[in-house]
Amino acid sequence: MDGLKRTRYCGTLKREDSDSFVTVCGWIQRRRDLGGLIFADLRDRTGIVQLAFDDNTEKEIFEKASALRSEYVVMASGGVRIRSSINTEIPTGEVEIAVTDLRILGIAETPPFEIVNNSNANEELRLRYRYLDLRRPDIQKNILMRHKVTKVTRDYFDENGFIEIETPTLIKSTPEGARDYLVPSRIHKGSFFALPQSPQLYKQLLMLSGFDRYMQIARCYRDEDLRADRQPEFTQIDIEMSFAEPEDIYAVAEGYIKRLFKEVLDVDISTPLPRLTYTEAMNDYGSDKPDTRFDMKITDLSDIVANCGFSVFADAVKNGGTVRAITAKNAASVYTRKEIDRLTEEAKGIGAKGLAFIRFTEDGAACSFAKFMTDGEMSAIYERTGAEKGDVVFIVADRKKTVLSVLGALRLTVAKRLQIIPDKYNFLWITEFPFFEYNEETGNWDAMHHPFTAPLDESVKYLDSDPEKVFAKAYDLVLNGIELSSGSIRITDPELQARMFKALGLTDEEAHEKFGFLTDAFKFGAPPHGGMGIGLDRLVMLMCGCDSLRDVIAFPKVSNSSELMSGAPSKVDDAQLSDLAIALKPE
RNA sequence: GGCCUGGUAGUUCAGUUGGUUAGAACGCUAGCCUGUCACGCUAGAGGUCGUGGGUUCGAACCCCAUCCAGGUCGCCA
Repeated sequence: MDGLKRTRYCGTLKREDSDSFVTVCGWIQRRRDLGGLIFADLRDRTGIVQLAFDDNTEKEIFEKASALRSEYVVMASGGVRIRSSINTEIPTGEVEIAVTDLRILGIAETPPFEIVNNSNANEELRLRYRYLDLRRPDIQKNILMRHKVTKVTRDYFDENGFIEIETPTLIKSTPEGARDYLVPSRIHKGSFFALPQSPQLYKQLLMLSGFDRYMQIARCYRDEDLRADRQPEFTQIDIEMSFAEPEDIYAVAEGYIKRLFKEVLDVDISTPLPRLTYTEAMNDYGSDKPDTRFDMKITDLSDIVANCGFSVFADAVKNGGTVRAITAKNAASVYTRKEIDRLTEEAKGIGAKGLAFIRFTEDGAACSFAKFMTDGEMSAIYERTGAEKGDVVFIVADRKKTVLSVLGALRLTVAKRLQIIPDKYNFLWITEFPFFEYNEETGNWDAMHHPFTAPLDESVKYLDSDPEKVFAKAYDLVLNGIELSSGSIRITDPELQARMFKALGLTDEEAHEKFGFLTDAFKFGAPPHGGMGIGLDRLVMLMCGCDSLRDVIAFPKVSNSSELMSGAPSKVDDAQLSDLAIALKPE
């Protein structure tokens, strides 16, 4: 660089800078060689500025400009001047730099794909060359957004008395929920560390230590299959508060969301946020993370069809199941028979036995089951579902769990198809989660949350007798149909904790072996406490308007949990394995 | 692990009753070009049609297997 120093970022140059002398650095976005006149667009993380070379340019510099190619790294100095023809498309479009010094600092092969926004290059290719993909302004914008979010996060929690404390990432394996990532110990051969699924136990211990309010932007790991909204390593904004009731935690979280959206996006979120109990959410939306940006609630038709002539409906009700519906307003033109058939296939794919419908058009109602129904039953259905001309009603009959999950999924599919989802941020709390979930495979009651979640006081009495009547002091924060955060008040009474482990089918010995260090700690003065973990990646994804976590993580993993750029995970030397006393099982 | 979709030039794609030398656009290379900004014009290079096998006189196309990618379900306290 020969002593030359950057004085400005490309994207910052404005009309007011004309006549000033600047030095800029960056990558060549594109070169336009008009013969006696060459333009080159120079890009850095702030934007693009045009470099100009003409007959006033020194010959040697002009020849260097002819040699420029895409993605060359250069440093250029010159006077800023107003362009003779203005480009209104870009922020720096009024000015250009009349280059008087040009240094080519790095040459580049032709990249495998063009470095442009809205790249239509295959994602696998882009991820293999992620360092090039990350040069694209739209990805850079996301990564910058993520930085702003973490900055505001630290500011907010610091100002509210929270202390950031790092917890270990090599920890004891306590495989309760997701599979742990294991790390073999060299010194303790045959023993393993686990990577944390969350800092849960440590942050609870910090409450016992008296830190009172803790936060951490914590990396967490789960060895499960990926989704567009699920990565094996992800980041949580992890918080915990002592002497807190759920209301205290809602208040802190709502203050955070309000501040974050105002400061980063200039969007006003009105608080307090709406709340729904888990039961309400399941009944109305068929989901514990409902997208409330549109209505289309589920209605129960069981009582109307209990004795009807259509055996699919009547039998479902007789066998303890249910018959429920969603009403898609003004959907009849989109949902032709063919489209309904397609939706039926989707419904079958997610567990429904079939999909009944009423398609209510100008010509009257086409209904898949009307011939089995009385007029009274049909008009009751119309009234209950609110169906009017132009609407389509979809009905599923089955066990309650199936009906709700199928209708919950169809509700989203139909809304997307009809494009009725407005562009806004709908937060809500889901409260009063059931404590246990019946596992049909094992016949056990599993904890729906982790086993340190406190039960609602009035439901403790059912702990041993009626597990399904026990509800938790647990709450999820949901945004636009995505679970952003999960939290709870924790158990601090050792006796209650012991009953909880027992209800989950753990013996005293097992419980002590797995969680003894935590339960022992509770014997020495535990303050009541609770907290939550907010998924940073999902939060940033939604704030950026992206559909995939991969767009907001610098070096993400793909669906088989590998990283395409480095090729991780990979085989290791026999020597490394033998150090760890690990022998691989032959395939 | 199940199901669905895809894999053709550097990239994005087109390519059916199986038939000459597999095309387009962008990108790339070279030449021309003084106000472009997705510059323009001209010319050119560039392909194991994911891989292996089969059917056939003949396969990008049909069949089988396999690999890879994406989505989805299982899974994710």
